[in-house]
Amino acid sequence: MDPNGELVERLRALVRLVRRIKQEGAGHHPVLPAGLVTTLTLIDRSTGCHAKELAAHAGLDPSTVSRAVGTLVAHGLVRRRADPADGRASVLVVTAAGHAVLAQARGWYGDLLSRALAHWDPAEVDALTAALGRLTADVEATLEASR
Amino acid sequence: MDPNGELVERLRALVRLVRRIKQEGAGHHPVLPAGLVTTLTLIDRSTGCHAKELAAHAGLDPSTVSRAVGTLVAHGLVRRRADPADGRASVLVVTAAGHAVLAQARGWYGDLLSRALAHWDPAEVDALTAALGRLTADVEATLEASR
DNA sequence: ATAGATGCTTGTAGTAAGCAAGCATTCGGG
DNA sequence: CCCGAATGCTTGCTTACTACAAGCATCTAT
Repeated sequence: MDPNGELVERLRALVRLVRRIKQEGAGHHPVLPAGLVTTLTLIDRSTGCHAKELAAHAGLDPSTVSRAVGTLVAHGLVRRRADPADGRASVLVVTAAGHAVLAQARGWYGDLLSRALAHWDPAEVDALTAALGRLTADVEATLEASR
Repeated sequence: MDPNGELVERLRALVRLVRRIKQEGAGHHPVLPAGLVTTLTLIDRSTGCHAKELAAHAGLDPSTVSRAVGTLVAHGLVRRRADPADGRASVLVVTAAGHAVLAQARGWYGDLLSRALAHWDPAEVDALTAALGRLTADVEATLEASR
């Protein structure tokens, strides 16, 4: 049988789990529609970025990003500043409130993970992190190549 | 800084990637609304199961499972048989057509993964698979405990 | 025999996502 | 310099997936 079938099954289980975590977490920091934390994190990570870059990096449609950013702006977590070099584009910056929400979310997810990994050897965590990075990179490359 | 932050970031990237794969794959086997492959796999894995068990195993609401199964039945991929021991419940069985779709989907995802992991040491794949299993199990347990 | 529990379905609603179309701005020839 | 094409973003519409609440049919225990 397919030797990778097991891995696929684990990945499926992981996706299910992530969905449940997201749902559970939504109750604990109800400030934010939950799914936007990812977008907010991306904006924070590359400060002063354009929506276009967000879409490219996340693999999302520009329209989806546009709406997500709009919601974040409406919540006061992100500010749109006019790009002096291009009148069509906006530069996105996380506000203080946005950083607070980010810290809160990071805390919640971090706590959960810390407790879950309490009896893991740090080296094992690192190994898993590295392997996941390699996996996504390789799959991404394969996906690109086969298109 | 949080030592697990890196892992969280990798998991986020993985989830994004999975979404893209699902989207890409939807074009290649357009027979099935894509998201139902997971449910179909679960039914196949525990042949002759009740919807209740599916919901419990997937961590989904019974109503969600009910609709998913309904769609699968409408597509002729699953058959509902009356449970002789309980008139309220139905026993779910994957049909021949369902098995065909499953094989097709497994082939597509399997191919992608095989190509991506082409230059991985099988032991590394096994290690990743094991680590992922452990991770989901531990996080799941933590989630249960903290509720 | 009846009251409560259980298994499933249906009604309703919210989030996330894509495609197509449109608007405003910028850029590249003539 | 000006006009057509490209670009960055937004909006309208649709689809998928999910949960919660309510309801119906059946089972179980007293």
